[in-house]
Amino acid sequence: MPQMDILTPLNPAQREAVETVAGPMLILAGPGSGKTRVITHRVAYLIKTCGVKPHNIMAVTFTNKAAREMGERLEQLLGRTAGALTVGTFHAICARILRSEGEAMGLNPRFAIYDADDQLNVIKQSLEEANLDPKQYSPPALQSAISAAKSRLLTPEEYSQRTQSYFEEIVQRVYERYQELLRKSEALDFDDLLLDTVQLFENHAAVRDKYQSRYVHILVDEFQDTNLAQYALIRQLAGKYKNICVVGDPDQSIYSWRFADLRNILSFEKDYPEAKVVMLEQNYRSTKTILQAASDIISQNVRRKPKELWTENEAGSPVNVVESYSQEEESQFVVSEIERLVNQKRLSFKDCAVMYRVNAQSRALEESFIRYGMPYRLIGGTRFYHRQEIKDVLAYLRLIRNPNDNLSLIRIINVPGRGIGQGTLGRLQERARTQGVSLYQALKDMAAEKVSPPRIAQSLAKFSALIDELARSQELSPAELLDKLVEDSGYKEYILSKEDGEERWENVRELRNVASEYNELPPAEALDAFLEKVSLVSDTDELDGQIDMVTLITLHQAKGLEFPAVFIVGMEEGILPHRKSFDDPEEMEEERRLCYVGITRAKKHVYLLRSYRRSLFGSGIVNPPSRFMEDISPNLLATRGLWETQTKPAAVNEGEALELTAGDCVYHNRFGNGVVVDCLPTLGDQEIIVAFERAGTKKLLLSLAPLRKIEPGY
DNA sequence: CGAAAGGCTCTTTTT
DNA sequence: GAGCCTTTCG
Repeated sequence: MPQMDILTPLNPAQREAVETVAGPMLILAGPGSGKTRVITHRVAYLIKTCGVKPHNIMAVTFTNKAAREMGERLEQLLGRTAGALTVGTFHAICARILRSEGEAMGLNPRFAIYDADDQLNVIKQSLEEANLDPKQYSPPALQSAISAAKSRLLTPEEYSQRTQSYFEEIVQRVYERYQELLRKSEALDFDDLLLDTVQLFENHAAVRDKYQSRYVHILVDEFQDTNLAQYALIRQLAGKYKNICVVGDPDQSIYSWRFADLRNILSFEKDYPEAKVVMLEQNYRSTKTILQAASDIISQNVRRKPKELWTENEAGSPVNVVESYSQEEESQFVVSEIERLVNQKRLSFKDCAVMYRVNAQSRALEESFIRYGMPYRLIGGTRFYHRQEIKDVLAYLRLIRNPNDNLSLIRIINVPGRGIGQGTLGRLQERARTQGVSLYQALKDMAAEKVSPPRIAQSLAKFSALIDELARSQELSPAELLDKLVEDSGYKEYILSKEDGEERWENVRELRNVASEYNELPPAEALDAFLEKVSLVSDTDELDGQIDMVTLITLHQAKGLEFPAVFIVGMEEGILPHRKSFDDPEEMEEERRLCYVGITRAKKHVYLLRSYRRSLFGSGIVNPPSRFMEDISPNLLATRGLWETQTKPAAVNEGEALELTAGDCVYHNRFGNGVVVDCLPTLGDQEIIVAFERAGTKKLLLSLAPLRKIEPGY
């Protein structure tokens, strides 16, 4: 691509951000201001115009998705040379550095990476060993405190020097123990990936020099989300050339509870006084109305640098405020309004997104979508790699690769049941601790000594034989090893015998598919690569965006996305803003930013919905409208109360009062043919349960579902 | 040892 | 209302 093409599609501010290549640079990028374009074009400019080698450029993101998208766009711009760039998440880049250089600090290059669930389990063990009551000291709170310490680069020793409260005293004791357990298991948690890399660079000048010399240019996306450790890391990396370009938007900082620290943006200007600052304020995404409403809300924040966002886009339609009595009504409105948008405004389902503060809100929505038969995809929910069956199989693989991985052993030692229960496990742990060996070694010793009851000793011996046999099979490809493992261990049989066994077995098959992508590599390497990938990936790639479905998503997850139409449900005090933020002004400002992020996702249509009554956690609650709605100038709003106009969305079956009984055959617009299983009267309506030939069994509302009675035998 | 039953808690969750 | 943990019983 010639130089002109790199710069021509850019506005003056964007162009400045791309052309100023030397020295530190801070780009403050409003929503929809072409941030990704600036980053990718800057990289292209560095290579094509400035002659920088791709090998010498690093671009860091937070999510795998962002990294993948950036990689794709760079490949479009640069072709195959893009492959030599370092593009990845903080954690993936650190993991790679630690695997190749970590031995300098005594790290096994095959260290396991423990995720949040694993961490929690290790913390529970730490509590137990420290003789502390998990009821009194909640493991999640400790996990959070330890993670906070690590994010601030505090090792247990450093932490102990600054403990002030009793709680911190406890944290320190657990943190020490926790770190010890990780070390014995030759495992790192996510925070360690960052912390250890920073320490590696700090204590090993040769390694640091190597990387500092390599990375002449460094770019960081979503800089407002970095924590202290991440900022320290990029400062180390940029230590030699100081060509560091960070891009972010303080108004979209919504992860302070993950220890993202807005002060990094302020520190940046202090640490690099020569830094160039560019503001991207032109918005290419939203209508004037939407942008103004968003600005009205965010401008109420006190701790903030003012920005003047503007757009050349049309004024567009007002922001819709919709008030309903119940969340069922709210959900029904969303569904029927989307139907209307699709029919009258020529939008597709995939152009619409419904956003909410807490996952629990998704259920009411899902029910309406299912009843109406409207296609939707729920983002989040139970993530693939967090499913029990996936974690079990991965634990087997991890243990096979590294017998010192105590946590993985604990996870699967009695799955499926082998008669090795709590008591035996406790004795194993005790023995491992006193003899200073791994659990697996303790298990082998105990099996050999035959001091325990023969039945137990036999179980232990059998398990150890299984693992040894599997460990000997590492010349198999990861997929084949997985096959052998689920057969030999009896895991397949076990999982299929359980509730939802088929579905869970399907998940294991899906994992095997992922594993088979590594069949080309030499087996040992392939297993490492596979485990590395699944450790650092939180989900299988979300179904490709081509499928025409409505998106259901939390406000947090929506950051970085855009949709023609956005519905934000639960615009109520207690939900958004969440009640936990009521007594902390800083948290309240973050809630406001969350609302801002939601609204600025929209291109054309915004709906803010509130319900008078809402049932959450079983009991019904009454919430006043969200304070954020009052911040929007009234002239931008169109408000309607559902109870004034129409309480019910237009019924599909109007006119031809459909009467159904169990046994009737029906046709549904989306689900096809099915048989009515049951009819239950509900408030002024009927709930029909239909077993569809293809789509499975669904609950539908008679008045809403596009159902037609058909003759049996179709 | 393992299944079943009661009691407690419940925000967001990039890696 | 559900999931997780602990307790209890066979």
